[in-house]
Amino acid sequence: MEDTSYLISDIASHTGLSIDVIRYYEKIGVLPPISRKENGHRIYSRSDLERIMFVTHLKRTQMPLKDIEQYVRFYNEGQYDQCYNVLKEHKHYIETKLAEMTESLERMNYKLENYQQIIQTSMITEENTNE
Amino acid sequence: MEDTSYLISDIASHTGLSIDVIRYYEKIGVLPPISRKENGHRIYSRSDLERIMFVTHLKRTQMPLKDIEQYVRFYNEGQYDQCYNVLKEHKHYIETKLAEMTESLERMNYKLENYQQIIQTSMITEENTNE
DNA sequence: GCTTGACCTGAACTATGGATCAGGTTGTAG
DNA sequence: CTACAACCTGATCCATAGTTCAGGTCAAGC
Repeated sequence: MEDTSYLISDIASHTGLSIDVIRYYEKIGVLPPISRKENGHRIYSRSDLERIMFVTHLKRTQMPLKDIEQYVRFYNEGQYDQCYNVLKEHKHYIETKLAEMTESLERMNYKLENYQQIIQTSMITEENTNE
Repeated sequence: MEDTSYLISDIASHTGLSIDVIRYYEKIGVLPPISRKENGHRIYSRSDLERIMFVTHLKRTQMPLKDIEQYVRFYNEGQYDQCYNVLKEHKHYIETKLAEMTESLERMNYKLENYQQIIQTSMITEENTNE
């Protein structure tokens, strides 16, 4: 095992989260409790970093902080079957969103074509008006 | 042209928005201003309904109310080239999200497999413990 | 003629997800 | 030895997106 360790600033630069947000997330239980150095500074292990990377991934895919907190709690308690359930539900959410987004993209393309026509037409009209 | 008309409650049931939200959206400019009956009640046309359906679609795909408001304003002012720009930017947003979601789905599947293994293993361990 | 239900307005309240600030402690560098 | 950076806690503040409430109008049915 490597005993690589990280400061909160390292975690910030790895995840793109601000230092304030990292502390906030730990406070509300979205990140696991982190051990401290003698002076009280947080000291992160490699596995802490990996957990945090996964959490930021969950957040990017719109999982509410409440649900993430639940997931992290289950994990801390070793209730992996519950972790499984939470992720499975989130998977369904993502699938639904994915379908919605795909449909939306089509609509957007259709609308954009419409606007292109409208814009073209109105340009011709302006030309005529100027004659 | 059909002169079908709708009450706010009809709009609510067609869109899934609450009546309060519909009024709120109109107030902040996310929906166009709607004409009234003599008694002050909103009276929606077919084209109002269609615009509102499109707006709810934009909202479902995470467009911020501010941006929707901008889009609706441009449309009201007949600035269709600006409408085009707003939608095009949103299209890029959707494409990005789509890619993110797709990747996320893969990760989720991977994690779920992991958990399945962990759960299986721990069940066997429990069995052994009970011997 | 009065009650009931759908609508109206404006204002206050709520929840979520942070950001920012005040005030304090280390620890290394000049 | 002092100043500067990086961290700490707790508290307050902010934006977004609504929800709820108080008080009022109007039309239809009993």
